[in-house]
Amino acid sequence: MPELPEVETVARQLDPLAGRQLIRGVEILDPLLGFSEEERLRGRRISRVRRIGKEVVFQLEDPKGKAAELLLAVHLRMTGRLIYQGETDGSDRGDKYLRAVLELEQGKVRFHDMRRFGTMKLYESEAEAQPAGAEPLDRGFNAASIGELIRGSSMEIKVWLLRQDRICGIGNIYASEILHDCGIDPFRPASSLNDAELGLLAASTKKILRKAIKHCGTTFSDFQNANGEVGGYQKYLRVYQHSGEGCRHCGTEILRAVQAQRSTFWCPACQR
DNA sequence: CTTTCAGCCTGGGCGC
DNA sequence: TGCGCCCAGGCTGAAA
Repeated sequence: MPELPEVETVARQLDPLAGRQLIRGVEILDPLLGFSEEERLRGRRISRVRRIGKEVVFQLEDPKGKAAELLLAVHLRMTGRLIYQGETDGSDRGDKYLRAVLELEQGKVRFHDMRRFGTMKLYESEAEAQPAGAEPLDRGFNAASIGELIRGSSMEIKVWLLRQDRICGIGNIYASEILHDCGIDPFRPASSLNDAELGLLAASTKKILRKAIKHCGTTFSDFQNANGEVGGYQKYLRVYQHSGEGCRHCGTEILRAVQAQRSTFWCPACQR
């Protein structure tokens, strides 16, 4: 489920629920997680929950206020969910996709992940948690900065948008949606975009991601937020999974193709 | 450096 | 019912 808007949604909903709570214990149910630092988490208080790149990060205070801050980062990959469960809710028995549980004072956070691609790890500092790629919702993200990141890349622009080491947070749904919004052909070499197009691309990136956050992300089958509810952005998708339908702008048939082993959806008339 | 591609894992959906 | 494909909001690492 996880692109930037979905991860942001989970973090925003988890923060008031789990924030300020003490971690009583951590249970790892799936050895494939490869996480064995439960003891370092026990007794720490969650100061806040937020998104960094595509990760949900629990910032943890030191119990005595002396040692350095610690950050627990969960990457949901394709099917991960973090769901807050209040004290009175049901048990975990019978949930075969439950991978880990954070036991808190008042309830628990369940890490549920059918395909088991998700990861859980610790960062020792704020700096270490920072992703390599630029944060697209930062004020400084604009035509000039995206142009600088792109410079010289002959990759197709849609494939380039998925590079987390350049821009973090955009995934396969929003890459197609962003390019449709700004009218840029997904097959164009990234370096072929002129300044005006870079400006449109930067603006559409912010616009689409912000709108998706406003609607709590996109749900097809897997995504659920921290309360086990679904997102609402799917009704605003213009091209993703709409191949064969008419473009909302011009009526031309939306096409699907494969780039870098991922589906791309676009309008061949609107996007040049 | 690039680009491609198999692989990680567990399904759902389709055609036969 | 079953089998064999293809598909899926991500990302890595090996190979060419």
